Amino acid sequence: MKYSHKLSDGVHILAYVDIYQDADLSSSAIAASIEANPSLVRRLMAQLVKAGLLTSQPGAAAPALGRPAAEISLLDVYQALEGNQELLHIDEKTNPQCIVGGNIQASLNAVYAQVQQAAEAQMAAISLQGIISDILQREAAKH
Amino acid sequence: MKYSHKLSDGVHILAYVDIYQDADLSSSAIAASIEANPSLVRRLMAQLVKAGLLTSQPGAAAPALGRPAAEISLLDVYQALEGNQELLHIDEKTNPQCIVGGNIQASLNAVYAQVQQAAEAQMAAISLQGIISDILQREAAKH
DNA sequence: GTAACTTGCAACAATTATTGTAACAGGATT
DNA sequence: AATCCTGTTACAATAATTGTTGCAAGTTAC
Repeated sequence: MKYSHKLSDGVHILAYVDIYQDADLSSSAIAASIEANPSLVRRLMAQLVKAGLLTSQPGAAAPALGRPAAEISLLDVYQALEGNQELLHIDEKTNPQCIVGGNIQASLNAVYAQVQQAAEAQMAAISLQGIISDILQREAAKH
Repeated sequence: MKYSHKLSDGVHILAYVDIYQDADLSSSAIAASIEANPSLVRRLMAQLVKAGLLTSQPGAAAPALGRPAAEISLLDVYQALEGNQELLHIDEKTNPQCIVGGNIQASLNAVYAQVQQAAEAQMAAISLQGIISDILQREAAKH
């Protein structure tokens, strides 16, 4: 398959909205920064709005963060965009008549849940504000 | 894309080799348990052999664990099969002339590395032996 | 109030990483 | 010698992604 960039692009959108809040915030302006197309941006924005991380107005290019960047975690963005998507994937087609095939799905489910939880705990510890600060710092260091 | 089952199938193979060590261990017998094809099994086994987690002999159906199951972690299997594959993916095509597009890749790289590390630490804490024991326990509970 | 822009949404094509299939050289076993 | 196996390769099929296009409906400015 193609690897998903949704999380990266979602963070990109939120950071863009915050940093360029007084400039053009149309989906095509944001798309130009992501080097993607406006439709993809609008698709992602719709999910972010649904999750309360972003507000928007139909017809007007006026998106804004749904709450302060310090109160948005990477986990929030992840769950908004890939919420039903686990990091590791069970093989759901194994032979139930075999000791291994008949039980490994349950075993791995438990194990993968632990890994997922560890990853999500780390994501929860990272805030959008932290990422934005890092971006601005890197930009400042260029000059 | 299609989601990768390599890790699940790799664990499946190793558990199968350990549990059925006195039975038929040909790639087609294992493939029947995974409900996959022998070629895929051989491909994965080749990578496991390369990583030292499995031994095998060309021409003879006699694979065996490369070291005791207690000394093989989920992380070992993960690195053997998806070692160059991160869990989260940067969007590598962003506009370098934008403050966000020009810096977010580096920022997210650092952040994703933290998440990866948290997940891998959890994987390191899970042993193949633990998974095998769990499989056998679930099987015993059926009767 | 109309023209020019926007969002929100949906359908379909293109892309890309995966797994499936088939073939074959060479080793092992009987 | 016959049969089965592994290891490897090439190519097809599958599946999830992003790209593209189109359009109804909201917004803004003149």
